[in-house]
Amino acid sequence: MTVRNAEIAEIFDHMAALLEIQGANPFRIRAYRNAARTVDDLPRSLEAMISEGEDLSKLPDIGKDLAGKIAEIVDTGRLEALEEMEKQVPAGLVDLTRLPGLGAKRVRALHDELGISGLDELRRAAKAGHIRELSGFGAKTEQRILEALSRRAQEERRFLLSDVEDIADRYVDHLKAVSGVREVVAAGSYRRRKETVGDLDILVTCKKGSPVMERFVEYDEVDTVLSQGTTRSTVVLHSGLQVDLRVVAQVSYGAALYYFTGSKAHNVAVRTIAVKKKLKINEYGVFKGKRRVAGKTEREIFRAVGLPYIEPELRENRGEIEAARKRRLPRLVSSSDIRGDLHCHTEATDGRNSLEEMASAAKALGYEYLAITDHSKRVAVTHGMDEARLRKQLEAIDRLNSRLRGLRLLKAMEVDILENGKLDLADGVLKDLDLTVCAIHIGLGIGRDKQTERIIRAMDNPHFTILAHPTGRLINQRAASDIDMERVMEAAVERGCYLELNAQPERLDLDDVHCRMAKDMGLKVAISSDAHSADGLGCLRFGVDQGRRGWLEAEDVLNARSWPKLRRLLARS
DNA sequence: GCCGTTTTCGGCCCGACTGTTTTCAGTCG
Repeated sequence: MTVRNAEIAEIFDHMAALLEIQGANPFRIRAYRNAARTVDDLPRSLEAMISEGEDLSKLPDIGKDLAGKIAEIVDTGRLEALEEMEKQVPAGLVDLTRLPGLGAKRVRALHDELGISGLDELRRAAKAGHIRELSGFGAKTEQRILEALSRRAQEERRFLLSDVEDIADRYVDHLKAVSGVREVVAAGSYRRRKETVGDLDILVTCKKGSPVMERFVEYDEVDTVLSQGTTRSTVVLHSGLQVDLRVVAQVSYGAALYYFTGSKAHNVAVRTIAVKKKLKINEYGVFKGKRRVAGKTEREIFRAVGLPYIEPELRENRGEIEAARKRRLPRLVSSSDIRGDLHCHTEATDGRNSLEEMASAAKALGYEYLAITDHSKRVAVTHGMDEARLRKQLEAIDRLNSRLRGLRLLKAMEVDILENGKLDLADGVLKDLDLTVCAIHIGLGIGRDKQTERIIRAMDNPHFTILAHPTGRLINQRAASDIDMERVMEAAVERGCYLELNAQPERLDLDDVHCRMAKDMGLKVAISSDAHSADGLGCLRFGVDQGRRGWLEAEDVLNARSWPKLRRLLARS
């Protein structure tokens, strides 16, 4: 039996929710939540760590007790403490706390006073007008509960970063045009460039009397105004995205930007450092007693607590604070480091543009090289190429290269990895390529061991260069296929192969956590657009964002090198 | 339940908005 880290994290989160409803010590509840997060962020499976005899209590936020509980879950697939808890607290109450406006205390009251233990009972009680009769509840609360229950039909979801970017750009422009407004910036997980965004936080500084709050709630994409105050308001857009606006004075701009960029876990950790220095950090500044000692810029905030500036993408409390203290923060890769793109398609298979058009788009981006990687025959729906068609394309690339100045097209292929681990094209033609991008498109769910073996067997082929979109996940659509990433990465290092960070906004595969793991293992990563059109080359920057979240530096990125240097790395001895 | 330049006990981040309240609890981020 295999237990995934995500399942363990879920159990701890569930424990936290049950404890909260029981009215347990809030710090104990937080301990479970923190542990869930640690477990969720781990690149390696806890099951493997246990079988290798590692001491889990050395992990942050995991102590002796929770290490024991993890071992129990891995061992038995169950957690006795959870089962005990479930006997005392009806499971349906946890669902109730997920409704906006209902927390543990109110859910407890609903249960104790009205005997409500699930969503259906809640709906009935609200419709019958029983909820308004409880002390601490009123008619408005009852109404909000009914609204929340009807909204719940349209399932809560997180939005792709690229989709939120369009929405954020428009909203920011709208607010910038309001009189008296000085700064407008989107903060939160959007600024940290998380692959998905739950809600958008916008920060504004403005002169006194600016009508920015009114303009914010009147914006034509607004569907519902959830709250409106003088410094903070919340709306839901027609798209379903929730947007918060915070207004602060210019003198607090840096403090507020820092505060609202988060992450929460990062902020809490830095605040704890501040407390030890007898300082207080809030969204208005850093305070020594009543005196503000920092606040205008983020750099001031960091300086006040004795830390160097930490990039937003790193602010997840995943070791960046310790690295900052030791002055060992990575110098993160940026889009300007990228010298070329190693994965794109043309009209020969499922792309939209010709070789020439792709080449000229790459040149416009300032690239030195562009690898043409059309599909191989196995992926028939894309009109995948056989050996003969590939030969013709290689000749066309030769002809075009002889005319091109400042850009080199690389001869390449997105070769399918067959179910037996063989590559989809004959070695005779693969040997004439500059590189291959090898991928699984068929048989994504064959199981962990088989899938891992399949990939490693493919890497045994000396013409295998880069493993494309390694897990095959599609965000919000298809789960990552189950592979032993650690073994795959080890195999790649041993054989001189590489892994791709596919920059398609719905792929972002490798993800940030796996990028960090690759870096720690000394494995270089190709950040590639997988563009299917000339315009599509531009999405490579979303891959750079995720690489930055995974602590990647230019040194760790294959295509942050000139062609002569890259060519040496691609050659397998 | 975790953690330690306050180290095995006693802390554990901080403020805004809402609704139900006569001064604040609950929720949220």
